[in-house]
Amino acid sequence: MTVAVDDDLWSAIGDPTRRRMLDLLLADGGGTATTLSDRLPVTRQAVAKHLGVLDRVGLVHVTPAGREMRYRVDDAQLARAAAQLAEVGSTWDARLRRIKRIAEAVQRTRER
Amino acid sequence: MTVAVDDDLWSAIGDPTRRRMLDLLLADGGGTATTLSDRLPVTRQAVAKHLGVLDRVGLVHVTPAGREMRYRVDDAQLARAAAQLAEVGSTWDARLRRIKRIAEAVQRTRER
DNA sequence: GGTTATGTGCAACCAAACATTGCAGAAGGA
DNA sequence: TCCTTCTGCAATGTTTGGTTGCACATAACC
Repeated sequence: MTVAVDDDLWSAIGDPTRRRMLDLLLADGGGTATTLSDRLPVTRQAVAKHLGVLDRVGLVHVTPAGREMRYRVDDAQLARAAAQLAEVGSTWDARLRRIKRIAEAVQRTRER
Repeated sequence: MTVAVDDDLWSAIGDPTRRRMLDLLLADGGGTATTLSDRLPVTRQAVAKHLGVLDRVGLVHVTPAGREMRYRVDDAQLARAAAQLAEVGSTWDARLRRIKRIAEAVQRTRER
């Protein structure tokens, strides 16, 4: 009974820098490798590689606009990612609660 | 308004293998590097290193039992991790909903 | 039009992290 | 005791996140 997660999608959002990039793209409604790198502690080239990763898993889309490449978040795919996070989190919570419940039951049995 | 997450904790649960290890430890109520590697597509040594990572961030604890090292999940710390996952997920959801609401408002304005 | 500035992409190189193989030591079971 | 099994350490390979350096294209300015 393992949680079904898309490993590619998960590892894409697993990187801290990429998570912050998604935050920035959401906040500003889009951006380029250059504008993002201005607000991040990494170089433009590193950002460009991350954008490539995000693009491959469909979390962002590119639109050439003159000499710049404009990136924007794919709403549906990010929603999928958010759902996976919530699912894993709640699965763990459920298991922890079940374990706790069993432990308490054992405790009550011992007390008798 | 960035989401506050513990990067060490996040990167610990960010690795797919470590996530599956936590799942297995939860399901079986504990285990050793050897028992885990039997049910994972990696070697015992790789599992041992991952257990070291999980131990350093407090997600698991070790108990020497004879010649074997028994690991079990730390309930409180895993609950913290689950909460962080849920928080990031719900933050993204909220932002997506807000953007969608604004887009719809613009749409209504245009229609008039 | 020509020059300068800005945005992009490619290649080489570095460092850290994930994973492997190989070996040696310690603890149970026959 | 002998053999199995579980563990830990060291050397090595491979992937990934990050950097620097350079070349090229497009836009802006004179």
